[in-house]
Amino acid sequence: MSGRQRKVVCITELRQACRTCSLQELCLPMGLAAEDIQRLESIVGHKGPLERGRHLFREGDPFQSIYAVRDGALKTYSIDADGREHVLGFHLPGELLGLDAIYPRVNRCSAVALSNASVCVLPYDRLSDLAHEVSGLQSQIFRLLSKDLSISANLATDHTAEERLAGFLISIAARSGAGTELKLVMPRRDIASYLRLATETVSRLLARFQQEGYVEVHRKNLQLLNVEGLRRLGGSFELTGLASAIRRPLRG
Amino acid sequence: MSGRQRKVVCITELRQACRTCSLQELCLPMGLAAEDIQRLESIVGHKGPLERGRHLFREGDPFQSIYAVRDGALKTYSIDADGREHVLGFHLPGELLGLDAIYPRVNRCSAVALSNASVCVLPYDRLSDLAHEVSGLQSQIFRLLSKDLSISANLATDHTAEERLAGFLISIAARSGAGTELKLVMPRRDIASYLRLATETVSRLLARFQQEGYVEVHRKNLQLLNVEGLRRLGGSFELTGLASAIRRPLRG
DNA sequence: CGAGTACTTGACCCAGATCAAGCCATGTGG
DNA sequence: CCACATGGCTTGATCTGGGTCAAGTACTCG
Repeated sequence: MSGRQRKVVCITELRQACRTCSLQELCLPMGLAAEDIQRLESIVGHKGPLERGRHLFREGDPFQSIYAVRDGALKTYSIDADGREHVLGFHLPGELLGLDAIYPRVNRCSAVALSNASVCVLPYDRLSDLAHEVSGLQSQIFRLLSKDLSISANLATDHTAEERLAGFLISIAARSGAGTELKLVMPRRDIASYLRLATETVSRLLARFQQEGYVEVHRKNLQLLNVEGLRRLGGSFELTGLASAIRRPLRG
Repeated sequence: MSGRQRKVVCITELRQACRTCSLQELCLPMGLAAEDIQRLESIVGHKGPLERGRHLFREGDPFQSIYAVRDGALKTYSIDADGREHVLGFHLPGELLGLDAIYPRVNRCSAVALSNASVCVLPYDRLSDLAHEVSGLQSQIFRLLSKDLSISANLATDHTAEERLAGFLISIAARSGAGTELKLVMPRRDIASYLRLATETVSRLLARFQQEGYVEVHRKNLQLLNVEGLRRLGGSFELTGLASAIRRPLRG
């Protein structure tokens, strides 16, 4: 609503956001030539600041744009027939939202800010047109869609609560790129919903992980003390979509 | 290996396969002009017959092509660190396989024929090039990736065994497009793995569904007696990726 | 027709859900 | 600056859906 016109720097800042995280190759403008980035800049809009609790879009909205997080964090969720909320994903700086709406042309989930956030707005039709002309962009969109597919498929497999939570912590650490010290912006309830656990289970497991020396938790502040150990606990439960990326040391 | 050259009719036959199912809009060549279909034909290969139990590709293979099922059925699966198999999906005529390998450029799963099958081979680089030129093709690939994303995200949400199985039956019926009478080509063990249930649970539930008049099962043959009821049991658990498609009567 | 494999059915068990207090940080008004 | 409300978080006690183990049964194919 408010600052929808500061276009020139949006993609550039987005790249900046990607650089701070260890998974740079997941960034939309990754690998594009300077002039192509310029063209991408020319079609994107900017939205923000979006304060905590505000919605970026809602389930049922007609699909027009996908979004890239520049700053802050958002979650996507849907409400099922019984009125229960299911958290579908957390979106940190550099990551995309709204890809699952391309097919049905209607948003299948809602997106809300977990902290004050700002996003790039990528009008789908224009992005799609541009992807025709800029080869690297098309490939990158294919790759990003494909990546989300891997994550989601893995999330769908059968794992214990311990594996889920350990994998989740590793994933958040890798994606936030802040080394071993990180802030859990999302409440326990949302983590639980995302991992399909009860809030109490998340709480108990965090307590156990702490007791066993894997982490130090205090409220939203979390310090990883034994990343290798957590990774072992996580087993085959991976949420980054790229085994190799997570295998290299954090703070890459 | 064997008949890899009969190109001319492959895509055309693929469309045929799509027509027999009620979800035509999911077909790759959907909506393309005749001349574009011709161009698509020119890059695709053909592979088959692939007999039951034979692999189309294996986890770890370098990624080169995606595939479209022309005839028969396949499943994709991966083996986790503990050697346990996880079924990731079933692929019926008209559907694509291998999309999740685009990002990592390595196949993250294996694909095996559940019955004698034949597939179209779509070399990714060439497909990607062609998608630049043919606007409808790029969009369709975006849409298909997006659809798989929705399915996978939904599969990842939290549902009871009853909901899962009911949703699965509805989905298979809609996709195989054979009305209410259908054949479960995959063994119970695979259905169970896909839905993250024990084989015994699938067996018990099918018995219960029969007892309660929803279906008539005999081994691999299944007859849906009360589709509306099953849909109600399935609740919000949907595996077609498009609510509206499944809501319209089968045998569309 | 015998061996192997897929499926079914029953008995028991457990990871994690649910229910129920209590706790602790932050905010708000007096 | 304190009382006290509010909502997120933790911890304990109990319950249960569906997993596991075990023992058949019935196709299928050589």
